[in-house]
Amino acid sequence: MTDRPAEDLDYLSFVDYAIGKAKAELPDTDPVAMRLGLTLHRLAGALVYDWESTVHRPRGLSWGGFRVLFVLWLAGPLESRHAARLAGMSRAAVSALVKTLERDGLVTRTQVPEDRRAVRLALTETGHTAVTDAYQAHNTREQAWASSLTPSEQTVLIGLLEKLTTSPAAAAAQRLA
Amino acid sequence: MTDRPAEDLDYLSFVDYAIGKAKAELPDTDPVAMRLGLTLHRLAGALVYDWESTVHRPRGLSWGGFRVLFVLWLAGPLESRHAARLAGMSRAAVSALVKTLERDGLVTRTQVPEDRRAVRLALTETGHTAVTDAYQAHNTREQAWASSLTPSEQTVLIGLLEKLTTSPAAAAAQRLA
DNA sequence: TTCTGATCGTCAAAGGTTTGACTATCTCGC
DNA sequence: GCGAGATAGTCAAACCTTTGACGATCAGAA
Repeated sequence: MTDRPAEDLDYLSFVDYAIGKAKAELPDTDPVAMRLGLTLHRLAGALVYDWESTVHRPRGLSWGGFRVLFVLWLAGPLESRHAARLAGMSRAAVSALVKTLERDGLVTRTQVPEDRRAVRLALTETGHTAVTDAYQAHNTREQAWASSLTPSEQTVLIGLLEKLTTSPAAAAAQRLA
Repeated sequence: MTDRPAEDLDYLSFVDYAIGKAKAELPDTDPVAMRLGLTLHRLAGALVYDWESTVHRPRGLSWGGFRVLFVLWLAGPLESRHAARLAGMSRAAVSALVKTLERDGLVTRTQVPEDRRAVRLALTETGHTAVTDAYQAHNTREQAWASSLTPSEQTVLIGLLEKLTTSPAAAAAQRLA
């Protein structure tokens, strides 16, 4: 074998090449787990890149900013810490993002009477319009991706992803706990 | 219905709640595509967070730094632009990360004789040791996640992810093209 | 009541990533 | 040859995110 096709690899064919090479270097490597990790990570990266570049940036929203608007839209007015938990980011990140969102008139911050440490975040009318418009386009992109699978394939895929999400490994990875 | 359980949601139950709410607000929403997008994104985030916090940060590597070492390990010495393409990041990101990796003695940069614009990146002995050690632990975590699924479930999941990865939607999202 | 420990939001610091600009270099058609 | 356009790597700017620290506030036990 020629042993030097490495230069011509693209991101796709790299997965196959990498698995073979890793197995040779580290015989204990689990190739199936490796393929699962690589493929899942690569696909998610492509999804976020697609969403952000085609939907959110053109509307003046960062990916993080959209996520905050999204949880406020669907889970009603929320205290900052709850928004952070639902959006999967740190409290500090929410604090920073809301500064911009408030300046742009998309979100309001009001004190919570029962707890003077807490701040209640809510969408403004403008914010509501912005997030519904953005999510409509976002969901259109999600449909474009999902349409590559048959309905039953979609069901199976969701089931397997949710099984991983609720697995012991996921529980051990207490994200931003 | 009480209509106000939103405060008590966690990142998991939020998906169900969000889909119901979105369908009510935007009837055109495709709930299956929405669930697929949310679940996939959430799972990938948990995976990366797990890898980075348990494997790479403790070894003094950033997630980006590991990805560069990883492609250099498996695809041999590479010119910078090839490393960027395989690692799924911009040339500028590779340039910045290599600055640190070179300082730490993990990577060398040498001029390419045939093209004086290009730089060839290669692992040092120390870098090789570092990446094999890190990937061994990384793959152990991948196995922990994958072990929640049966072998046939793993095969099905990989097949569906690869089908999405090679779909027309993926081709349209020319990541960092 | 008061004190101790926990929690809330924010800030500063550090680091990572992208885009766009820039210089140096290469390639290809004339 | 040579000149126009493409390409490689780097830099600066902007932005996002995390961690750790902080002051303010709350909750519960003594």
